Amino acid sequence: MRYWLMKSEPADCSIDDLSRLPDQTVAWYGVRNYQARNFMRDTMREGDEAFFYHSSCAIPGIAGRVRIASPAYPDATQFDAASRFFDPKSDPAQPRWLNVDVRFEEKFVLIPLTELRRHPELATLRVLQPANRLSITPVSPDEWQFILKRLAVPHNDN
DNA sequence: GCCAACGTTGGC
DNA sequence: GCCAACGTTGGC
Repeated sequence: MRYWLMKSEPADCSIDDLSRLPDQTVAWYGVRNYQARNFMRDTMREGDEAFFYHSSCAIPGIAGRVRIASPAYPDATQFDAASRFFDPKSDPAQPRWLNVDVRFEEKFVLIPLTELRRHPELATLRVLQPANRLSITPVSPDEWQFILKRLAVPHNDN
């Protein structure tokens, strides 16, 4: 069992958007970075857990918890000419880009990036390192437990 | 909107 | 295979 942090722009898909979807599950499409793709392909497993991180927004931070709900499979948007994620160089016989499905587990009271930075226990958290742009990063078991037990507060609205 | 960091592309 | 140019990310 591994732990991850996955970034999403809430304008595209927020934790609330995810929780309102049928089956509360979404394909994590649009990853166009080889390192992030390789994490999905090689290291992620169905059943792994991930923090759902809101990026490029007014208050970036961890907004909830999700579970990996499928193995990696070809990202359909790479073959969709109408999609902003269309990749004309990807060969359908050998798809370049993959995605996993992600299922909603829990919404938190937002844990802002500035709050995460305050804790020495999280000094090595990947998303806090300077200029980290990877949309999928591993979280160590210690970091996971610290965030979940010390910082996360369930946010129960409808 | 700025800008630093960094990944990707493509000419050579 | 080098490396400059360019595009993207994402916090501020």
